[in-house]
Amino acid sequence: MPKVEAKINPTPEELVDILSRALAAEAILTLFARCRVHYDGRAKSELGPGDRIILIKPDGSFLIHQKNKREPVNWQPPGNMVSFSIEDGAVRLRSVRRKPREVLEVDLIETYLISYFQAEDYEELALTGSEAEMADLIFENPELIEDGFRPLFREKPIKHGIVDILGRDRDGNLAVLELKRRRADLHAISQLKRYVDTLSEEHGNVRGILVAPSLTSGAKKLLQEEGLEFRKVEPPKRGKKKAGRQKTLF
Amino acid sequence: MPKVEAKINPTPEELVDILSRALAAEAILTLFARCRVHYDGRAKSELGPGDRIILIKPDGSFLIHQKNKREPVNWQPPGNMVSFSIEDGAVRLRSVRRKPREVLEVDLIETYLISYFQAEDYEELALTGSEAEMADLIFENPELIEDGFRPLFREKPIKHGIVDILGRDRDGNLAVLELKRRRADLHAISQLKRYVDTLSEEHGNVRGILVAPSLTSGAKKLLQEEGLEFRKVEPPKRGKKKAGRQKTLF
DNA sequence: TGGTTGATATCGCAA
DNA sequence: TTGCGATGTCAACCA
Repeated sequence: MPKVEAKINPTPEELVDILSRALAAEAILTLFARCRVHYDGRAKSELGPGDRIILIKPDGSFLIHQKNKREPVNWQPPGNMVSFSIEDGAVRLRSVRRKPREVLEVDLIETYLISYFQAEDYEELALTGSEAEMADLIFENPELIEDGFRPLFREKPIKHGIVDILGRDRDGNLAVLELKRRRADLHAISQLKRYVDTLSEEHGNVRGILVAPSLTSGAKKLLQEEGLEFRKVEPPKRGKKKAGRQKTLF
Repeated sequence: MPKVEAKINPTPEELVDILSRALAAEAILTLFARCRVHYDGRAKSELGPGDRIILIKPDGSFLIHQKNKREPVNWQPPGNMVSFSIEDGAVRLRSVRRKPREVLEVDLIETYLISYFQAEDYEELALTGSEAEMADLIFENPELIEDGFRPLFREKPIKHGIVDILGRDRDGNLAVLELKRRRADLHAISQLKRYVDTLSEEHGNVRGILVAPSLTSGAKKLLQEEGLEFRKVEPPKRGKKKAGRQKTLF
């Protein structure tokens, strides 16, 4: 079976043939088609006739993309059974998920292109600038929070939730840190307050410190009213040996 | 220009030709290719060589999909400038976003297929079972909350946030409703508590009522400790005139 | 443009 | 499996 196959304006027989082989092989299936879509599961939707791109991946992920937006208009997450049938001479694709029960059906009205791709890919994304790396940074440089701060626990489960960093300040007071890799909003303040409230029940004075590059206006107001604190920290972008790579390889 | 064009294993000249025409026309561009990906913006990432599917939409959305998962491994949201260049004889795709400044670069190592699709689509998704429809339901049937409940405001801005539904109970007490279309978690409780705390400052006794199909174990505990209440309500799936449609049209 | 929140969120991790 | 929280979240809506 070839790595790639593509057929423009396939006959029904060609469509079914390529469809069958692509699903049997662990290939990514791509269709350009005019279609209708029905979804019923956590919610329910209908999408009338129009041209879309349909992607079906080997893990069962099912994506239907319109010509705009980053997000698929309809989809199914990984782990689904994909099948097809012929209804009144037209092909219907069907993806069924168990738990929660969700059914996605695509009626192909006209298929402009069917193709598949047996993709080989052993690389994983290496990403830097995450909240986890902010935590690394603070454990390595606790003075970024304040002089004398000692981080003690990370991802520490407490009664109501899981605290990012739990430590003590120079006076021995408990301090809860909530880290945000981007501008912090009201939600972040409520989350931090929940941790402070929870820990205050058992321990006396507990400080709550939001660590983020910035705050929304509303978050700043609420933070001040709640007696919480803010430390400005940017998520670090760690070196990825990027410098020199082009020169080395080429 | 045809609605669909596809070329398997294009020569560099064919690749550039089709690429240029697809970008100039308002077509969706699809590539099957072995490639490297570099991203720098809100975060930063590197992805080594492997086979992926690349989608570039007319609105500038840029998706790079690996063979698994619903989510693209790298992407650019709508509203970007897409361009390409030749670097050491190989094509490099480039998508740049202003504010926040983000750059996505794809080095094509081997292109197995290039295709485009001039999709015509005038239909929008009709979805039911949303939180907004839960709110409709409660305004129509306030007794679902309790006898004598009177909803007064919807999406009502208060000092710290926006309340889903604000109303009064049979005794005239203020009651804040927070709606969740799915199982409610700790975040939902913190959000509701923020609203209750805020309103309690100015008004006396304020009830907080979480309206959702269910609660996580932790959410239930916290809800009880905070003196908040719970009403079990499922998001309604409204009729979509689905019954009879097929018979009517065909 | 910034603020706020919903989402069929998805995803990863831990108990 | 459930719970919990991050995400380059995205997208809608409003002031």
